[in-house]
Amino acid sequence: MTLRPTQACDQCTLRQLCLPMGLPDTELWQLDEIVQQRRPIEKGSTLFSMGSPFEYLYAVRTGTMKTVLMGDDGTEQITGFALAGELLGLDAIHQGSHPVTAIALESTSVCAVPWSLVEDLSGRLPTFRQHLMGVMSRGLASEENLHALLGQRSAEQRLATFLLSLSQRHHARGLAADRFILPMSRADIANHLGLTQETISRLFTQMRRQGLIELHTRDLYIPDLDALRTTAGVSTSAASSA
Amino acid sequence: MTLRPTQACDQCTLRQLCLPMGLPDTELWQLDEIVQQRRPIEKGSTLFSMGSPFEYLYAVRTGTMKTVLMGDDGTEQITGFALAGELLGLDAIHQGSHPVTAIALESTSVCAVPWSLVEDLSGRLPTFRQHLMGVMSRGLASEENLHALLGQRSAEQRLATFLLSLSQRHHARGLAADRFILPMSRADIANHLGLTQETISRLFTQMRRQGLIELHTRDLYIPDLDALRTTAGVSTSAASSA
DNA sequence: CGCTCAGTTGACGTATCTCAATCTAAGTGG
DNA sequence: CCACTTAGATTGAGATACGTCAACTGAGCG
Repeated sequence: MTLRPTQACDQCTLRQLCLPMGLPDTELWQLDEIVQQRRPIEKGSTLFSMGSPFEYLYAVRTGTMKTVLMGDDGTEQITGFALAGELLGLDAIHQGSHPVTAIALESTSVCAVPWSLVEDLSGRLPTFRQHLMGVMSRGLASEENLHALLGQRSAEQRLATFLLSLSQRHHARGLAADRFILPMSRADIANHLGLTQETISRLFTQMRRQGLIELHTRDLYIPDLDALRTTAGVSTSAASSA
Repeated sequence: MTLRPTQACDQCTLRQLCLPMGLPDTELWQLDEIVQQRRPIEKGSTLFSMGSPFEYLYAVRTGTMKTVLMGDDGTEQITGFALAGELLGLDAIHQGSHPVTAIALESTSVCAVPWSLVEDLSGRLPTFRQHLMGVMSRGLASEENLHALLGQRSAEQRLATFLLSLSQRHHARGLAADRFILPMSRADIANHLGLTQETISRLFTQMRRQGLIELHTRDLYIPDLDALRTTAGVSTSAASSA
């Protein structure tokens, strides 16, 4: 047993995906020193709320979060899902407060990085800065893909694309691309894709009948990824998180 | 007549909106020295194409551009419109090539800033870096709003919100909020909002009959902005560009 | 073992799309 | 300066994908 906290960045399996990507070992300790390991956020509870001041960037360690934009009229839009290794809060830099609420879909642990530290490291370490800007740039490109998905695609194509996006992101984490658990409800998927719960449910049974997927509750298996890609409309580059 | 090019950043009316915002005068010349003023891009021609290498960040000086994401199957999605002072190319940093094609809606002039210069200035000037990250962050937040617009709102609400967004952006440039020219076609508006040309046309005549707008060809007048906000669904913070 | 909430399925309604026919504005060449 | 052309815009009639409302079912949990 070592005295080093098991959550240390240099031990983290997500290091290649997460904020410290590209940081030299000699600088990594600066993150380790200051990054706060919060106790897990319970399913359904919020990490930060829309309108709250922006102080930390968060990296998901384990679990899954959703980000929700609440409308004045009570409508809610799920703008994205954050898997392990993905960052939350980059959309808050501009106005200094979070434009969305972050809610845990399951028990989820995060690393909290003070924004002031990120700014400091950005000024001193070009590699770190480039990585950070790359992440933001990728976020912009992803949302453009999502825009095209919502604007041009049928319900079936949206759902297939969404499943492929999850598959791809799991694969990027070294997990199986064809078998994983959906951490979110049908209603969450529907909301995110601009559809209704009922439509998602109908599509799932239709896809089951076509042999495109096997799905028990939230346990998903995709026997033929290429077949799913075909129904998605050949969009290989699926949209990712926000 | 001065020998200084009239396009110099320190003379530019967009300085407070554009990339050099917050740059000290003592540093401004570094942009001026290197920024290329391109000859105007004619209506309908492209500034850069999807897939082309990312070398420059572009700032719109005059005119309007649209950014289009082309699908493998021939579908096109207009992801945003860039007005004077807005930046193009931030979504290309990550993958090193442009994910969208930029097309001029009218004769448009841009400033081309080498990305290497931007990176250099980002490393040396904290204020500049903060501004740049702020712009990207705002882009992320804007696209989240757009997501909610496409996912939750009716055709009428989408169009009203879109007009208010244009109005607001004109106002931010010191122009009239209630009277401006639509630089894009009905088909472009429709595509951007996930609707059809016919629906937009029908909504325009409906809004005309309700007295919400006056519109001759592309000449728009909004007699009562608050009324339009009401039909938009009280979303004061309208979505902006991409 | 029954409560509760997520998920499924059905019947029906409708906002928006599709197809197609004008109509209008802005050029363009004679 | 006026026919002619052409692309954009408007309008109508009919089709449909998806939503709404509502009942039912199954899974997890105390």
